[in-house]
Amino acid sequence: MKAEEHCNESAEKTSKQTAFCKPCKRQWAKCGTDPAKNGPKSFHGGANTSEALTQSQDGCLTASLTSEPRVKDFGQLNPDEKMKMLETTRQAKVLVLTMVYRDGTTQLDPEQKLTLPVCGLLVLMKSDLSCGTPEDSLGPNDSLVYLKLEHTPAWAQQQTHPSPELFTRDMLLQVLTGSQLVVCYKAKDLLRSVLQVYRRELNWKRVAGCHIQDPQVSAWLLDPTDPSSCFQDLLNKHCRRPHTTPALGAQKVSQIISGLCWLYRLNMKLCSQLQSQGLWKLYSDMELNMIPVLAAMESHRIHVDKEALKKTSDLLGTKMKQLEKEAHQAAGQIFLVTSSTQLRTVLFEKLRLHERCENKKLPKTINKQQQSTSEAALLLLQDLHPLPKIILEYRQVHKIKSTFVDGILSCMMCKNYISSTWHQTSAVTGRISAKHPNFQALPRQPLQITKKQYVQGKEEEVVTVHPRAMFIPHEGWTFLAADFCQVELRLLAHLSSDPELLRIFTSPQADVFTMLASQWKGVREDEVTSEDREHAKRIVYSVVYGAGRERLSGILGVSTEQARLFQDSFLQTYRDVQAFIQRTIQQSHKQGYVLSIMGRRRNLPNINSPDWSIRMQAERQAVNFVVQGSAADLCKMAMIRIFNLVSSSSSLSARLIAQLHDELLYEVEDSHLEQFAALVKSTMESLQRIDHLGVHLKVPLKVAVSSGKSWGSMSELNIPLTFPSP
DNA sequence: AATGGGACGCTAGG
DNA sequence: CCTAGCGTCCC
Repeated sequence: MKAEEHCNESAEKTSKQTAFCKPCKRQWAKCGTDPAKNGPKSFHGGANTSEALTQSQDGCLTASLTSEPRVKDFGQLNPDEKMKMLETTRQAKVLVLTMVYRDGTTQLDPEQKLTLPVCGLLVLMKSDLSCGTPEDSLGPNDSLVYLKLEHTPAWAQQQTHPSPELFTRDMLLQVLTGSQLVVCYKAKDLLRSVLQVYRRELNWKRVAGCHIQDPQVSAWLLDPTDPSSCFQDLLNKHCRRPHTTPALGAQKVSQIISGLCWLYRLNMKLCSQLQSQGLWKLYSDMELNMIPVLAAMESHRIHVDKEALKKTSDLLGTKMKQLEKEAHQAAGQIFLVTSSTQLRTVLFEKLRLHERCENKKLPKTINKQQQSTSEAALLLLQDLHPLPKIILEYRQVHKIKSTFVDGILSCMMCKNYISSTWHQTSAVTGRISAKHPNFQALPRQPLQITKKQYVQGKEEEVVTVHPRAMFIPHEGWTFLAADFCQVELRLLAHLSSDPELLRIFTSPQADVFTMLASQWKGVREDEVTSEDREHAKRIVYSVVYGAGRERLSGILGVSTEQARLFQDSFLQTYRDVQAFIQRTIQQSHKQGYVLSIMGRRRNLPNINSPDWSIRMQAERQAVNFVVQGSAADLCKMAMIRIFNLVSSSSSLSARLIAQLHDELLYEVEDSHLEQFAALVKSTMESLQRIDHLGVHLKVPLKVAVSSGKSWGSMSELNIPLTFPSP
């Protein structure tokens, strides 16, 4: 390390200033306003005014923190002391961390607004592991350091020194990637913030190796059903800690420090439970490695064609007005088209359409057992009246506009890029989920809009609207998608060892669902219609998902009797699949939980419920979990493997954009495309065997790769086989 | 007289 | 089966 790199006098001074309670006066006139009166902010975060209002509070907490005798302010140390501090950090046995936000809260506080501006990081360094000291006080050899962590405004960044502070950066790296035990509640948020603040001077690859223990993750692994909300809840559940009340100033600081001590104890408690439940490997080898992967994903900016989105929004708005008018005409009255209640009144009380189709069973709403107006219901009614078709089209357009056009626009605010938030612990099955926007739910198929034109010459114009096409790679880069083909079905074959199902996947060429349809309908493969194939696909997944006949008939558009026949004949053809389902249910009854292929666990407290429907639901959850959870395991392992390969290579640069459960989307430099595609494909397919986790699938995995200059126009990529020639 | 939270309905994805 | 998200409706 070079000393001169760190000796930045002017940066020191600015940091000194912001550390105290001054900075808002000049820039922000409304400093005295009570921040509490200014209601909750939307997730899109800070308009300038909201930052101004919280500023005063922040300065005070920072001041209280750094004036607390036990806390050393890293920014205030001279270069010599900083070097010593780096050494102390290296020597420490345990580091316990929390971010401190500008509004005076920390990661240990209950409510967390999204994209909260961060101001620093408090580190508790423990030099011995003894728990002999009282639970919430420091040991004799423990010390506390405060690290400033703030976005430098763009205007200040351009002048003279581009970096916030390189010494602090290196201290952070020491803290985050050290070999000792590091504990942080919501570690992903910390990593993302660090990557954002040091966007220019810290490559995302640097956080790849870091292994930060996170009680939110461990608690979730122990019981994914528990809505593992905040730190306090976890303490109440796993430790016995007196309830704390919100405090201010010096008292608040003591509370934070004691919070860190408790965080350490909580972590130890959860770790020992993970070990005794056989979840340690999964935690350490998979879930902890996911944290830097997700942090890097969140810190990446995905470029979006904002202008095109705005145009589309207007277009869809016009289309909706047209359809609304048509709906009113067809109904013979004005009503709120978006309201299912009002639509129900029109369809079933005014028009009495249900009386004209007594041969078909119209679906009911789940909770109140009323006539449903869902897609399945409207499809059954569409030949009786023009209204259902109009509503169906209206709903399609409305969904696209509200969620995927306006919704994404509102995630962009003043920017022309987005970054989703990825959640590791919000799905019981072990899958990850995305928010703001939900990248995993963007429509796969484009929507055709016929635009009425009142221009002489042409009558109609057809426009296609495709939200995925709005996502554009950076200049000189390309999107690459890698899709695990039929993972869940392959896993079903593996889990059941059904010989017929296995055979389908061992013969490499053919289309799986075509083969399936031919096997099950008893016709030659070239006689399988596309309808048969589609049916086969839906039956398979309804079996996996445990859907009943009712649901299947709705999806398939056939009678429940027909759906039952389809399902039965499938289970007759693949006897061992049925055996697997029964085995799984039996096992869940016996032990009260089920396990995925990598040992992920789901407790099923209702599995022995006296209530039939509740018990049945738990049984479906059991079967579904084993398949869906195992697929999640594989996909997450793929993300980790590829992430580690890229970050330990000096030549690779591809970045993960999104995970769509069985598909990974990357942004790759144009010139690296083919090489990276081959690497991704072979890495993913190699997951058939994961020795250290005891995974050895009886079926091969197949990965399809495609690429494109927008997410809406991806085309299949042919990768030469990567077998080394003998 | 608003208004914000919760229940419900629907639908995009897997 | 399990997500997120948008929309009513009612208290």
